[in-house]
Amino acid sequence: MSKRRTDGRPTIADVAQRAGVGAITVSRALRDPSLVSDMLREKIDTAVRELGYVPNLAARTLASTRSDVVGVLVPSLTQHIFADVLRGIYDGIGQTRLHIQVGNTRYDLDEEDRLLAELLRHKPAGLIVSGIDQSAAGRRMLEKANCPVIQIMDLSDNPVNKIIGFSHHDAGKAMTQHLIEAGYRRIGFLSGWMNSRSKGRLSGYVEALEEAGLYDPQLVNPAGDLEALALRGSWDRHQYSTPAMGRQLLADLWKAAPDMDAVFCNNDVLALGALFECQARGVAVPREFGIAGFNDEDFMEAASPSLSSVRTHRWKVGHDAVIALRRQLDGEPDDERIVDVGFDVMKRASTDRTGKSAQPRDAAAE
Amino acid sequence: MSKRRTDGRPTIADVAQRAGVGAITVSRALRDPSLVSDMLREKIDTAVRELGYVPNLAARTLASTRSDVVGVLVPSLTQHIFADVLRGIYDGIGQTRLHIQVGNTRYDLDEEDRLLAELLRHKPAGLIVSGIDQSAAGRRMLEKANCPVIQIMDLSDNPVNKIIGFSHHDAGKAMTQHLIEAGYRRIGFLSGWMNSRSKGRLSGYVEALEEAGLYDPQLVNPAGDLEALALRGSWDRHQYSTPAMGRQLLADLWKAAPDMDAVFCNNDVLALGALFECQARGVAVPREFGIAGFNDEDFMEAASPSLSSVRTHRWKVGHDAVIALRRQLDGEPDDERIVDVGFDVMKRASTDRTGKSAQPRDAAAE
DNA sequence: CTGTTAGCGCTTTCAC
DNA sequence: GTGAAAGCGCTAACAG
Repeated sequence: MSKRRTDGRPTIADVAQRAGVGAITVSRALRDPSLVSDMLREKIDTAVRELGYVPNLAARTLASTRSDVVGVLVPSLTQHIFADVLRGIYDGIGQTRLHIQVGNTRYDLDEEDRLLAELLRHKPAGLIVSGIDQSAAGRRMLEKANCPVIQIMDLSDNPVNKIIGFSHHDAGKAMTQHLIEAGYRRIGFLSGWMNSRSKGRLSGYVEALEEAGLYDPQLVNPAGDLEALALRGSWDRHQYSTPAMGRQLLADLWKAAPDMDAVFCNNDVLALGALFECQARGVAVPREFGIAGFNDEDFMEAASPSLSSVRTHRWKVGHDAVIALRRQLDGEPDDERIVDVGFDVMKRASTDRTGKSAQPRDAAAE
Repeated sequence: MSKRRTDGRPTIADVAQRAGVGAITVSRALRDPSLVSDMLREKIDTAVRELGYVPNLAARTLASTRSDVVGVLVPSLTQHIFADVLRGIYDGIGQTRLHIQVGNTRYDLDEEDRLLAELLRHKPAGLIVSGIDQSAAGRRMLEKANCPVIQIMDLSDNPVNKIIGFSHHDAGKAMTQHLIEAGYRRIGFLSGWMNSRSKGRLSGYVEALEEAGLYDPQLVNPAGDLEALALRGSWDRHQYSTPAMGRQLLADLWKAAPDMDAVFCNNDVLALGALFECQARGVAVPREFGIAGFNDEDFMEAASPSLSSVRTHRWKVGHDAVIALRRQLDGEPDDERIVDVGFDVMKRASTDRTGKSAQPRDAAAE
């Protein structure tokens, strides 16, 4: 009468016994069939099937001092942009032995550190984290993580290890330049919550306007009193990106600068809200007012008028991050520490003043 | 000269030695401080901090034959609806010792079975799965999982263990009845990819129209040749829910039934596309044409005109699922096997024919 | 409240 | 190719 603490499920020893081989042979057959002779491999496969054997991952991790967990830290789960990144990551993992463990930092550095520490307990095979604005402690944890670390969705001269993303500054500047070329002169910047990447976009916007001699701080709202806004409506801290918010922010911006003739919105959802606000007021887009967003989500092209935006390659970033991780785990060299996946300025009807895609409406408003 | 295989990081034994106590005392102090005297606890805490000790989760899992992993299976990561569910789940997990491991089934039963088997290797503490349409093998795995299993986002008389959701049939019926009451008579059903929950909505739609003597199969498109549609555009199998698709499907539906005067869309994104199509054609919403969606995402209320929809409680479903799981893990009894969180029909301008929210436009079209 | 002992199931090491 | 033995780091059991 033993005092085993097992839960009764078959172990590798059971399989070994049934197949008439040693446990280690089963272990090898499972990890790399080519290490075992055909005959034994067949016997083992049969035994596994008959017993319904399922390897215990905890035991494997413990014995091999390395797990199959890839930790992923994103600042938001509901924003489409990170959902796309995650999809790319899961697609990149595919049928490998790796698993994803996602942490949602909610744009909170303390939470990020907590999640990072939590992840480290798993002795992860790799880490994928969003952005470059970690806390000092977080940065230190990443550097001592003892596994490949990929930063994503931004660029930096000094990545922990490898970074895959694009320049938000350049992207913001490019779209602003497009608006200027389209003939708009009083171009606003509409944004709710600002994170470090938003700030990059804003700096690009400012630079483009300054170079054209058109910059006016009145046209920028990100300093707007968001806490007050949140209190006013039913918005909570995590809902700074809704169309309703976009409508509200555009209205506020117009109050401060009634002659504003276009907005560059920090994201597409806000841009959609801006469009709705224009429609509700009867302001003609793009003739009277230009609208541009950021990220190029699905609805931008389908909107009426179609909305200009900056297409970012989220899926690719997630996917490439995993591919790079797998390469490093396989011991292949990887000298590209900084990978710029770029972006595309999608010029659509909402910023096309020539009117070739003007809407059939009378716009007797204003 | 030992032949230890360790990676050099401190273990519980190191902490114990430094604190001058037994390893098991450290273990207890870490899991439940109240089990250890104040004096020892303090010594232990100090040692932990000085050594930078991080518990090895694999060892814990192996020794205790139960992990802290909660497996979550969702059919999509990009649809907002499941992103909301996930947010609820993560919020429900909070600061507990539990971890989430998400699997994306992509509405593929084989993939679901594969992911389930994969999850089971972790000896999960609990499982949360979407819907009730598992494969026979999947169902069996869930029943033998040896941990609490919560199904979500649907209802069933025969859940594996516990189910938290709402009736898609009832929701579809309720919205259709609203459209009928609003005065629409030729109400279409617009849908791309149909999953089992979509079918529930459709059956509610059919029932409502049959009861009113208004049902006409011509007005239903879900049988539409989606594969052909996908080929025609740049849509792939996972993009059956885009505004562009909504536009296309509405156009198709109108071709088959030119007198259609409203659509109930299988989801909000399609409804938004329908609105864009109407705007592009100059069809007045809601006067000439009514539009309703499903899920009530943020943009529905902000659209112009605001769009009617069925509000579903995704966050709550995810959150409650975790709470129920935690209860069961704590050994508390739970007799409610079936929890209906309900839904709300949000009646907005897009289905309000009385015109009090009519749009300022001339609609000289059609 | 604290410690000793003996596993948890798998993989590494080293020999055959 | 294959196997025996010795861990991996932690915790359930039982005593004290």
